[in-house]
Amino acid sequence: MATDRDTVLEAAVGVLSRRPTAHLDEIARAAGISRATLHRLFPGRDALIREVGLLGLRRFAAALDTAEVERGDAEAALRRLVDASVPDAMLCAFLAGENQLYEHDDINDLWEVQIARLHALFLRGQQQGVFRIELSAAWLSEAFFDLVAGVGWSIQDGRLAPRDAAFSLAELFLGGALRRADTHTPAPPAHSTSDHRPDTDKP
Amino acid sequence: MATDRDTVLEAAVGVLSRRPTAHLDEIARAAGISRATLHRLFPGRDALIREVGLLGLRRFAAALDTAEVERGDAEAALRRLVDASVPDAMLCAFLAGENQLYEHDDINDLWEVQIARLHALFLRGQQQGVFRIELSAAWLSEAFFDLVAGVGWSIQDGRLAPRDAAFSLAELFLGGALRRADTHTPAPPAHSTSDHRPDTDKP
Amino acid sequence: MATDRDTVLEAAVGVLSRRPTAHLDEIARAAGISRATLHRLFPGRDALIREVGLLGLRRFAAALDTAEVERGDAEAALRRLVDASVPDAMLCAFLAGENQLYEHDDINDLWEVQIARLHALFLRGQQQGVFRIELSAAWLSEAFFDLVAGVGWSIQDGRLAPRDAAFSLAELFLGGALRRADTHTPAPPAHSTSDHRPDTDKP
Amino acid sequence: MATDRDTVLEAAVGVLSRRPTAHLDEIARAAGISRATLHRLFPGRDALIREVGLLGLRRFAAALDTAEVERGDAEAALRRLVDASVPDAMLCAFLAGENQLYEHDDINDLWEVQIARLHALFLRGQQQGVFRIELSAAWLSEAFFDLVAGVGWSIQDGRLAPRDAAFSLAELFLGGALRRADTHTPAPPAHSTSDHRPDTDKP
DNA sequence: TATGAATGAGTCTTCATTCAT
DNA sequence: AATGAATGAAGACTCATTCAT
Repeated sequence: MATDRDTVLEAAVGVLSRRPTAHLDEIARAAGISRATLHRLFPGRDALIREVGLLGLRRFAAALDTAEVERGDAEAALRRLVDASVPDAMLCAFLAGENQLYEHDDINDLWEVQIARLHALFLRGQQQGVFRIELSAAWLSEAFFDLVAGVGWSIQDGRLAPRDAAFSLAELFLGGALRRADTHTPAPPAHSTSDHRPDTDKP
Repeated sequence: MATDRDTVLEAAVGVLSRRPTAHLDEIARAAGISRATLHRLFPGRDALIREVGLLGLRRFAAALDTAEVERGDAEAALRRLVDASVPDAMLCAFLAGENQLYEHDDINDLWEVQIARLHALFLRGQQQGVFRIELSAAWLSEAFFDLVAGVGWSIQDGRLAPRDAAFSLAELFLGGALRRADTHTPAPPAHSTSDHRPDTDKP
Repeated sequence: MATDRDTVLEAAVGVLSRRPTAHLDEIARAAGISRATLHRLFPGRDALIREVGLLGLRRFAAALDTAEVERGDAEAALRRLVDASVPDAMLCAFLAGENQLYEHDDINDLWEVQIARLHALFLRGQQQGVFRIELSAAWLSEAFFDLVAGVGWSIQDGRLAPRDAAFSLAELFLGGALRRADTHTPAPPAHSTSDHRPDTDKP
Repeated sequence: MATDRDTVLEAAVGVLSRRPTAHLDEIARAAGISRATLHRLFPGRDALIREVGLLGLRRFAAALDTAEVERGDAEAALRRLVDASVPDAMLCAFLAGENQLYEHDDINDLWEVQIARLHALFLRGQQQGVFRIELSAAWLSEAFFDLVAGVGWSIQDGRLAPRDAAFSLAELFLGGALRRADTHTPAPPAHSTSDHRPDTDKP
């Protein structure tokens, strides 16, 4: 049915990000095509995984573009990036888990370009006096990506409601876990008391 | 040579946390024994992976014990947990990447116990007014573990100096990335200007 | 384009006599048609190969007819046969290499008829005192066909000039490699000093 | 059982020279080992076929050595070569049928060395006045090898008795099919009236 | 006990073949 | 009628696992 390469890749992510060792059988079934067709579209398992990785990187690059991370106030830019990244968090989770991907030079290069953009955003923020300077921009980049990936896994496994994701990510990453005595707490989105494994233990 | 089960498990983590699909061949080589001996020590691949997972959980449980997370001020408890967790961050990375592990009931049970302890810590912190209440304790637990795992990967790949790890983790997680206009910034550890050199724990 | 069955068969011989395991893809490409069309012309690989074999056998039978091997002096008949066979030597090479062909009863029968005609020619020659009796007619038949096939391969690979083929084959097979001290050496054809240029049959 | 590489290769020749498309299954069974072991000994089908080809070339080279083709009278040298080649005629048949082999540079080089030795033998014979000069040494080399291969096929298929092979080959190749009016006919070996598809039609 | 050699099981891959256009 | 796309069937290949030493 779905013979579109990108459609197949999307299906592949869904399977592979859960179980990186999934059989091609399973991926083909998830995509609604036969193993043989899968092989015609992507010549071999490695090629498939490589292309899933490339898709993830393209999406993350697109998120950086959409968020216009190079523009304006660093905090606002990061908030835009959070919003733009969360829909593809699952792909980022895949990128985080598949370390072997980075043995391909082209993937590694593309990866480093995006990380450099993140890095530059944090550097700019530090120079603007927005981000803390005692945490290195490299670590901030790394940790941000880890958290995006974590959001992907949590959503996929049903431990985090998609509509809470952006808020949770942005607030934790930007503001940390500690309560700030002197400032008003930002209100969580209106729906956050919703159905999805809600935290019922507020004091 | 190294026929000690735990020695082999340590070697296995080193390999498996990077590449969850690594062959037994590779693991055996990393442990300095033959495939056949590996097989005698652990009856089958699944058993080996299961034991690696159990080791990781035991270590994480031990970190929770060492940090006495159930005791005292939540922030201080979390800082103790960070210090206790970072040395085994690589094992946490393994636990984070190997979703299939949790299909074993005993592992899943043990996991849920530890996560519950984390969850309780954050709840207590929220009740103490220490942790923000607009971020659910579940999300805080999840994100904390993601960041510990991220620290493990970063250290393993040489992108984060081990001696910076605890500070980076605690500060980011507790304080967030934003600079607080009204409060003093905690000083990073004295050595934090040196990069990427594994340190030999000064007394 | 070339949807003529025999045209396709000719193309198939060119490919298959070199590489009996060639894919249908390659054969179709050589014939200038698509795999699917090849399939419509010949229902399946076996059918195609079978028809190539039949074509080869028909051509060899035609050579035996043209040479009128049943008529007259055995040596002269054999020389006529050489002349008649060489143009289709490549098909004979195919017949020699494709042992599985003879599992088809009809092909095997046709083959045995032709071999019997060869055999009869050598027997007659032995009875006429023309051919040596210490070499069995069966071996002579076999060896003759082997050499025709060899000529086919040599021509195809450019190691034998087509215009030298008949002379080389006839002289070697009939007269052997040894120089006869007492008899005049037959003059090779006038052009035989020029090498490997396919000739355009002079009238 | 037979885990010796050369033993396996011998078994492979027996199967492959009959049916070049034989499954690895069949070859493994013929060698008395499992497919997996066959794969351990030879990494992949191509490698196996390549090594069979190399074995054939080594044997043919050994035959040239044994026969000391570079020494003495050319006719005697060729007769020695016939005797030395016939036991490995099947391997030569394999070499003749597997044209793809010569795409490997090392095999092609080795092949050309042996053919050059044959070529030199015929040239020397022509200079000695032993071999006919109107047949090119290149064609004589080619045809000789074709006939050795033909002998291999004939023996394998039971159409030629092994003990008749050397005589039949040497006499046909050296003396040709025509009876020489002026010379005594060499007596075939005593057993040539034997059981193996004897020619019962001598006048 | 530790190992190299052998293998069974199961995945990957590639064809020949069919189908929809 | 001819083709690109899709697939079933079957072989190639690679593991984890076992065995004999």
